[in-house]
Amino acid sequence: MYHLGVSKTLTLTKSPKTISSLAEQYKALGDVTRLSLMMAVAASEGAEACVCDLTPDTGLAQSTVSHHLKLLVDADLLERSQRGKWAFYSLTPAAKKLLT
Amino acid sequence: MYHLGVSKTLTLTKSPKTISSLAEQYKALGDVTRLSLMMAVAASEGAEACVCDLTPDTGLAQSTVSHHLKLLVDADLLERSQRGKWAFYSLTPAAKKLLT
DNA sequence: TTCTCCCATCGATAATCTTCGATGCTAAAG
DNA sequence: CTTTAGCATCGAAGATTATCGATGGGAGAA
Repeated sequence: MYHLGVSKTLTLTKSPKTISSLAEQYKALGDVTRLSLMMAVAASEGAEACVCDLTPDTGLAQSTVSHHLKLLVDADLLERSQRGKWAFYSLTPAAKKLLT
Repeated sequence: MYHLGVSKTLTLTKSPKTISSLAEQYKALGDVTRLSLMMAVAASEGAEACVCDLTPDTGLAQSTVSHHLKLLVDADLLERSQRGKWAFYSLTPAAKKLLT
């Protein structure tokens, strides 16, 4: 338990394994493209968006956006749900917690 | 203003310039070594630590630790204050906010 | 002054990351 | 079945990063 002067307790009370997964989440957010993607998803109708909607905003290739989205999913920041031909992405609870 | 279902407002209400600086902070935290350094600083007496104390824990070269600390300072996550021969690092308000 | 300790900076190397175009896969449309 | 639309995966090129040893600078001790 690490305490700050502020009567708040850091998230830093985790086990070594959790530390690396927390670092992975921060790393995933530590890219302007991916952080913008998170914002775009959060701002979307129903708080979910498909790749075809997200790609134009970034100015990047579709394969690149898809790659970033995968990283965010692997970091447990985005959730993927396929409906028909579309893949919809939405924020996970962990992402909402981290981005407060 | 991006709203989540959770009646919380995301930090994602920032201007483009602030987004990149936020991404920079996340990127700085997105490394196990640096995240561990942040934890070590927070856990230190008086919530500050010098390089000579931090280096042994990491198992890395002193120059490497110094380099990481500089990145954290540049990201406005650590503050540096020199006292005598020692350089003491402590968490910034931004870091406390982000690591809550 | 000279020596020692603490830390930052530099140059180099190896690893990782970002991005792209090309290709493959799946589901719906025709 | 054939075609099309939406995404994911692959392989490669260029950029960025993590790490080290060596060196330099500054403060205090001798």
